[in-house]
Amino acid sequence: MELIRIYECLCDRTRLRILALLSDGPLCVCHLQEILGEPQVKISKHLGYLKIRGLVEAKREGNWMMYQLPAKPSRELKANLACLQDCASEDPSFRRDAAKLAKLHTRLAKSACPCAMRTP
Amino acid sequence: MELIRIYECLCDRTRLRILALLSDGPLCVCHLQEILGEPQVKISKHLGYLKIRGLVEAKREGNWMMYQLPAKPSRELKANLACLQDCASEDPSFRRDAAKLAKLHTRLAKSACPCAMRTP
DNA sequence: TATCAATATACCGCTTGCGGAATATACTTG
DNA sequence: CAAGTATATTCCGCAAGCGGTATATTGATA
Repeated sequence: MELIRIYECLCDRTRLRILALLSDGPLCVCHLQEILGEPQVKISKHLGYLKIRGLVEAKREGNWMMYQLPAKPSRELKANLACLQDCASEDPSFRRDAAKLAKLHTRLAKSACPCAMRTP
Repeated sequence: MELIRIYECLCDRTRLRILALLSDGPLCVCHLQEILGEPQVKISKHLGYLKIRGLVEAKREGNWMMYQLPAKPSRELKANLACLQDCASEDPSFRRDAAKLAKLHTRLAKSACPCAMRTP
């Protein structure tokens, strides 16, 4: 039952925040770190957890690792991510993260990090 | 963040099965036990877990404890239960449980258990 | 090649969750 | 009140998750 795997990923606050941010587009670890205000090791470990369970995909771009939601999510995953987005859009703490992300993007044009080159 | 509490409840197989069954109407412990084929203590403990976190409500009826989904679920809970139902309807193992429940109901007319008196 | 930046991994201690066995509780019925 | 039925709780051992510190890896660059 793949559903369980999905819910296991969703029952940690940091992972929820990561997934909510990624639904807006790919991000590198250091920007997740900056937005979430959490130590690098914590972010990295949660990303590893998500990756093993297929909730995110990673590809290296030079020094940076870019993380994104799966290109071809299963039906269950798609449904649950949509549900999460729906819930997150009403929640102040998720909205704060989203606002930080938006600010980051306006500032990112000058950066060398591939996050800057995304198409929002 | 109440969302976490919800997902904590959803990341166990037995609890998922219970919730999926309850979305079809209230049930007593012994019938959950019968349908799921799990020992009483296991069912009861998971129901306790769900109850503490507000995913189910319980009321006693004579010897039986009737469990049901919350009468007034939060927005988040409603969304996630709907999502679960959607996923469960496609999953063979959940459908087996649902089939057992249906059979149980046709048989239940003679029983004294209040499950028999539900309005499906 | 030495160094640096970005990220991942190993290890540790702590907490939580899970299943099972045994026991307790609550209600019903004789 | 005694016995039975349905359910809950306690205790135990084990596995998994989490956060932090320290360290390793990988690729870029001087």
